Amino acid sequence: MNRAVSRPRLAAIADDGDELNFCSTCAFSEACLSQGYDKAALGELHVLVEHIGPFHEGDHVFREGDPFTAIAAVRAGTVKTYVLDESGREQVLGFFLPGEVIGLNAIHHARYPCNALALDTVVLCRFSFPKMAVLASRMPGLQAQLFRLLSMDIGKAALLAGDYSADERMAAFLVSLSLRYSARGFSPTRFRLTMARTDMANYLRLAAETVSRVLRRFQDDGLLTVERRELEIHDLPRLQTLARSVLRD
Amino acid sequence: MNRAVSRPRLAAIADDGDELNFCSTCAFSEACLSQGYDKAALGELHVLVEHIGPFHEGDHVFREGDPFTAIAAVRAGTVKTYVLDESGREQVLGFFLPGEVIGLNAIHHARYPCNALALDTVVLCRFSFPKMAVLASRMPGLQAQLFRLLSMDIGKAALLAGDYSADERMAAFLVSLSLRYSARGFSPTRFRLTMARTDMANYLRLAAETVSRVLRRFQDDGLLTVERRELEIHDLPRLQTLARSVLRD
DNA sequence: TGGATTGCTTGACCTTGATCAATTGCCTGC
DNA sequence: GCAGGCAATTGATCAAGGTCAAGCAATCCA
Repeated sequence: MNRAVSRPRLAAIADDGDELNFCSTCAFSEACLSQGYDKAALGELHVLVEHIGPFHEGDHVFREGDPFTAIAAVRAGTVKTYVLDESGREQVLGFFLPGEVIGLNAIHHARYPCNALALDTVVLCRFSFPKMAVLASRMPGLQAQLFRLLSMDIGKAALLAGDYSADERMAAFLVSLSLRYSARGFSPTRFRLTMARTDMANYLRLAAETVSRVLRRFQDDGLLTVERRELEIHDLPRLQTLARSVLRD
Repeated sequence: MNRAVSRPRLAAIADDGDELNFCSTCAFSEACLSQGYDKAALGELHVLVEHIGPFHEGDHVFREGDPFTAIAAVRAGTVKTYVLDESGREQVLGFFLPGEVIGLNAIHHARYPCNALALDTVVLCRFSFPKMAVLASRMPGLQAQLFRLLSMDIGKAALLAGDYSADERMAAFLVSLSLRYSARGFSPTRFRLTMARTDMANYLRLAAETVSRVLRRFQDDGLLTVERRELEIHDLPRLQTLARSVLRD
């Protein structure tokens, strides 16, 4: 599964052996390119990029309280962010798929406010944030992209804050995954759920049992087929209808 | 109530008749000052500030879909942001008190993703965002402050996303108001609830009836006294204990 | 001044999803 | 192959909070 059905937009540049060896999935490279290809600036941006990993399933990318120095874009794999409440129960804050950026919420306190865990084999692009900020001063496109990225995340968090039903939450989660995979060139209807049921439950603020029941009902209704972690969506439009009030666009 | 018990940090500068006539409650002025007082830059920042209002109770500051041009800091009053779901029910996204900044979540789409309504008499400082971005390129302190502000808001939204009990939500809300008023020099234990019960309920994802019941129970337990919209907190520590798992710091 | 409106409170009942408990199925290592 | 362990499923029960309905209190305005 998760086979690319069409090329990610920038893959060609990296694959052609571009000497900058630019990370094809990074939002930042898109930002720069969309502003006109400034070779000097791209070169500088390249200097502050570090490809790190692979992390293996269960490895921590960072932990709550670690000093913040860099943001990172996921190149491959899935990263789960979470915090533990005082009684030790896990609260999942988000799942980050290839092309998505982790660590933006750490800028404020200069420390990571949550833990980040690799759910499978993960490769990252690490960007020194201080250096990036300096560079952003000279590259309006980069600065604007950073502002946009941050702004985008403000709304994202509010997504699952509403008081939605278990069905709506579940549908919204699946549609969101579908959209995100699709945007990166993967199949929108057939992908692997890289997280455990309990992770989905913690993220959606449901009990694991409820997740199980909702998925079963969706399957019985012909919306999808789910077998262990392999998911196939049969009726995306109906799923989107269910998710509409949560996703709002 | 809401009497200032100590001077906001920067009030002196404005009140002393500083020729810049700088908005004393704006986070940005703090940013600049904390970086060393660069008079030229402050002058430029001043140019792009516009004091607007007063808005009266029920006036809209902006509406969902309006083109985004500026962010704004609240100088006086309370602003409520909200969206309407397809069935016309209101979802309250946040309340903004003096010193807080509205519009940061509009950067991404270049349109306001929500409505903003004055709950009482509101005065704002408006900052042209494009001009501000240009200025930020030359003022590292301003750029950093913008990044911090945006980053801060990412976490804030996640606050009420957890699956907390009605008591925890209510306590967290009141403690948050207390902290925010206190940070601006108002009493932390005695203030006016500027929003209706239904607004609090919509914000906390509770029914208005539940808000009413919880407040009554808190009062019966000696935590606070609430009479119409006047609130007095009697046992802030115990309220903070209740709120601990929600606020986490 | 009095009636209407709006916002808030209180009580009775019901629904959703959590909890508890038992079972199944998959995967790993011996 | 079999034992052990973990994740997922399923069923039975329970409780938190929502919904509905009624009453009350303050404000508005003729």
